Amino acid sequence: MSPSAPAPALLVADGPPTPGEPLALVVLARHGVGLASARGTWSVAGPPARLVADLEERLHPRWVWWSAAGAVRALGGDGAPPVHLARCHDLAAVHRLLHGGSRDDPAAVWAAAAGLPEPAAGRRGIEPLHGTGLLDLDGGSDDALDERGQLSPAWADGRALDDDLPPAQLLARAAELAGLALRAATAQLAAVAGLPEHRVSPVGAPLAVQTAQAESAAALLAVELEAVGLPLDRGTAEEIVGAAVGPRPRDAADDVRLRAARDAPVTAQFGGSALDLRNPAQVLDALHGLGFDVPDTRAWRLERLAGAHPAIEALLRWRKAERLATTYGYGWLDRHVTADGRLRGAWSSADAAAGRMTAQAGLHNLPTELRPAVAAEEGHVLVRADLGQVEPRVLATVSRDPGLVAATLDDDLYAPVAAALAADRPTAKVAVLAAMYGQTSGTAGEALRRMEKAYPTALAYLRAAEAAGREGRDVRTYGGRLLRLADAAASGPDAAFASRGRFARNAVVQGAAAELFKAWAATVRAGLAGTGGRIVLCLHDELLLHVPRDDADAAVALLHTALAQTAHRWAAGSGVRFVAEVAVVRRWSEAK
DNA sequence: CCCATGACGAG
DNA sequence: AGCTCGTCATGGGT
Repeated sequence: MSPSAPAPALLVADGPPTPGEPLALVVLARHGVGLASARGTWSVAGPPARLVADLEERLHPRWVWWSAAGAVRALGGDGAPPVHLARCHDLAAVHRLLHGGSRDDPAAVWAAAAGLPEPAAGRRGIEPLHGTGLLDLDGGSDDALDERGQLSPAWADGRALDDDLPPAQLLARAAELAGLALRAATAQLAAVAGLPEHRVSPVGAPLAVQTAQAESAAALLAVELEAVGLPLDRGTAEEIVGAAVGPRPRDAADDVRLRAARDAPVTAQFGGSALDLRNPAQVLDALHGLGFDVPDTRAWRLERLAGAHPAIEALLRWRKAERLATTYGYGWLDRHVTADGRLRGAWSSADAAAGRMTAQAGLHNLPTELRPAVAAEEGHVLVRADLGQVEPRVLATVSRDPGLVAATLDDDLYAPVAAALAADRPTAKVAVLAAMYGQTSGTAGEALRRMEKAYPTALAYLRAAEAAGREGRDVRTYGGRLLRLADAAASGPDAAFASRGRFARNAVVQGAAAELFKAWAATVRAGLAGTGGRIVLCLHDELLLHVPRDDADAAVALLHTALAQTAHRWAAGSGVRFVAEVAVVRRWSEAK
């Protein structure tokens, strides 16, 4: 624990390490780190952030950790790693890739890697049939693995590394846990490398191994995104909110008063009776009372009735303002924007459905009206990059449909598609989206039949996914992510089968697009290392960078070259072209 | 207090 | 219109 603790000389004693060699890391917030490589396990006492920074510089390892969030949090500081950590293997992220579902805690990860049955979920739970509850409760369990080979609960949830234990014991346990992490990573890598290869002409590692690395990088990026935050000009944001919903309420009573004042003119339009606009059932009744025979009160339905009665328009305007008053109002600013002008929320690197990134605090669904408030800080610019028509291009890659591949050579993919379908561009776009989303109603029927003729391979790929969904067979995305369709398929009405079919049809495209996007983001992140530039937002097909003004041109170039490199590996041999639109702006709203 | 539902913002 | 996510408000259960 002393600052003069020995540097981890053992690691280099056997000769120079290979850069990128796996090095498992378990962080003890106050005492040091546990490490494991192919050469053995160690523990090193000292400030963990400094030790990790030193090891990164000297060994350039591929860090193996149970989760980026856990490891980085334990390093302390402001939530960001102490230095740029270039490579990692995130056991939780790779576990989700291999096995799907939402479980990614160390107990589940270890069990899957060791080929054991999934352990009980028991969050903080005491397993009555196993061990002695008292010992488990205070973290005193000596053995990391129980008699069945499962990770002991106290080791899985961190109690075994509780700060109150003697430092020597903690360091020994950290090393042991690092050893288990390394074993789990080795097993995961073997499983990933063993997945069926889809790709025609490999560049670099097998595709699924690349996916595992990109997913790991994305998990670390998710931690960094939360630490960095999105630059948000609070003054502008308050102006926008104020213009929509009025001044900031002084207290709770004032809030109630302002609320009533917003509601009154709208309820008056409905005849002045007592009507709670926030209660959809009451609004529905009121609409029926006015003679509108609608099944619900959704905006897209009411918009068609606008003009028939002034109350409709008033209600829609009220709803829009109310969204800003509640979800994106003063309370939201107070909760999520800090004094340094950054909007922060927790990030997940992969949702449970198809593996897209998600974010809390409204980061993924900021209303367009608020985007002028997302602004570069002094001396900086925002660089916004958008993948163009990424889903159909991804469909071309994963299906290898020759016609669709050829269409990706055009900047506007829908132009050649329209020609192939002998239709106009809007019709072509609807047809492509309808095919990918599994549209069942509407007017895309004729266009879909022509799609079938023009792009039979792509349509067959989608149909196969839909069939798997309906029949409850698991499928994997192009990059190797397991889409679990078997669990939910036990029973249900016909509508449920159709719904699962549409989900699967879409997930093979959406999921593969997420994999490409994360590989791109990881390459961009690597390219920004050592500069003042940071990724500050990931939005499914869009990257937002915050960079010093003088680095703007380099950032633009980086975004393009990173996409070219990523596509060269990810879509190797396919002939598919990916395009990105890149703009340097001061405010997010200025792009596009 | 947890959970389902409706509604809506984004991609 | 088909897909996904997160968030808020309401109302029904425990």
